[in-house]
Amino acid sequence: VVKAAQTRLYRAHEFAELAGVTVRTLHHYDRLGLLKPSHRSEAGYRLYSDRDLVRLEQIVVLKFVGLPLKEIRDLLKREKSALTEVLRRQTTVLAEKRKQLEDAMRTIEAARRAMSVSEEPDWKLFTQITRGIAMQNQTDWTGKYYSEEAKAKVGARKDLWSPEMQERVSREWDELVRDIEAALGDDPASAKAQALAARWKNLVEGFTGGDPEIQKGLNKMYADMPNWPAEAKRHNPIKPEVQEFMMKATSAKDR
Amino acid sequence: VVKAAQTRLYRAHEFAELAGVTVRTLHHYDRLGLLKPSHRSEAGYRLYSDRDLVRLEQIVVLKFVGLPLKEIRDLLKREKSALTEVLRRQTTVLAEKRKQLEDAMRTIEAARRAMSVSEEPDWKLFTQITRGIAMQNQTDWTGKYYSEEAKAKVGARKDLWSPEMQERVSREWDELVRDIEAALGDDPASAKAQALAARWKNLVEGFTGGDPEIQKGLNKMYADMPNWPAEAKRHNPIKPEVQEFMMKATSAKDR
DNA sequence: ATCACTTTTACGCAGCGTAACCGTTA
DNA sequence: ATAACGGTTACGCTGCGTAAAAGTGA
Repeated sequence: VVKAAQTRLYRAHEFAELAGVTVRTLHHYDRLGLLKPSHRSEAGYRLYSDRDLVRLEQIVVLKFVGLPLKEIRDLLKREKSALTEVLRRQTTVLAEKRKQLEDAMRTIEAARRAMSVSEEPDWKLFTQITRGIAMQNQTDWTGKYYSEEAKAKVGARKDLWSPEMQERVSREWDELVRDIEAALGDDPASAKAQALAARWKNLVEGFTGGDPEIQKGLNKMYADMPNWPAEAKRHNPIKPEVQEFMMKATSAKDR
Repeated sequence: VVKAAQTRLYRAHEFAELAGVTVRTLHHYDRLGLLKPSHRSEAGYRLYSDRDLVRLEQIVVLKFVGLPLKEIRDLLKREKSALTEVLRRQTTVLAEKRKQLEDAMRTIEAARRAMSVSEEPDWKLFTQITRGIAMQNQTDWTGKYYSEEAKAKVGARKDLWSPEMQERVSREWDELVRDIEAALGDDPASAKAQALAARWKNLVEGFTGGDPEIQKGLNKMYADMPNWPAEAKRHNPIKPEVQEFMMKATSAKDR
């Protein structure tokens, strides 16, 4: 049956097997106009040729690298290789997806480690980690506060931030805020307040990397706090009093 | 409006903002029975409480780590933490997805590098890479040829196989087969044939890792070639003559 | 007459986006 | 009375899986 004829025609089932797909898939591609059988029998049966097989293989590869069928169709229409360009774009798309996945994995990792140590009811701790995630998605709405230059820099730094770090930093902020709240009655110029201010400065620089462009954006952002999205407000643990106290402490040092 | 009351009720829009989701999402979760608003207004408006917010946040986190909504619902029903267990499973699920992604990325990489060097019409080369992918998916149907032990070993070795390696090995096989076909008329005992046999042995061992269990499975597989799936046959570049010639060459050496 | 294969039609799944149409009014 | 939200269908999208009903015959 497997003759080396040039123009052999295959029926759906056989053809599907050849390419390692299902008959249903062939139907689907037919309706999408992605791969139409080059012939039909009198009874209406789909008949595929070797040329069709070549095309189907191309489709399969492109699908494997994650391209949507519509795009594959368009790509195969424009004979000339837009291929190279599409492949490059696809690489970045895949990279983004991978980052998403890795963030999710590290989130789980952090949660599991936290849960194995603590005796918290699992949930509280796990939910706490939400915050880290929320801060991570901040890149959207915070955009308007940063200059183009600062945005690029923030983006670059973001890649260095593993969820573990985020979690640690988040915890340090929590602790610091608690300590500050306990010291709100103290003299902003006191040694204790100055120590707190130093920790504060430290954490801020952990984010800005000491870059003044980023710092400017951050200032603008906090000045506009009333207009933050509700979610961000809820997750921001820093109350106005705390912020004010830190400002006083900082200026007290400058005297 | 933002009073610090204990039992504040939120309407859909506001509540959605609080949690960073859309109103439509709330509707969706309601219909799924995933998150039902704890109250309704006279007019039928959904009214959410702070307790609902806690639950919604849990949902959001679990969704972030890739759990399907149905599973989240079940998980939240069984109060007691099946959480730990689910998280562990999810880790492996995510790892698999990541592997998929990376395979796709490396496939693209290989294709792009190949295309930048060669002057082939892009497509041919790219399609060629299909083969590597096909071989990669071989784990399914080849299963029946291997013993349980061998399967485990093959699985372990598979993780070490990057698409780059696959591509290289695939190319070496191609070259070897071409060389053998050109030498089919020679004496299997000749030095040339023996050199070819050595290259053959080398490549086979590259796959088996020298493990006799794997080798046995491989033998069984090739003995049953007539029953391979059509796709595998098409992608297997080794014609019977070639195989036979190699067998002769190998036994000639043993004399 | 049977078996194996083919066809078309159409609902299902995941997770919402996006109208469309209509009632409420924090 | 209008603007601005809220409600409830319900179709769209991705990529097929999975019957269902009915015709073919490589």
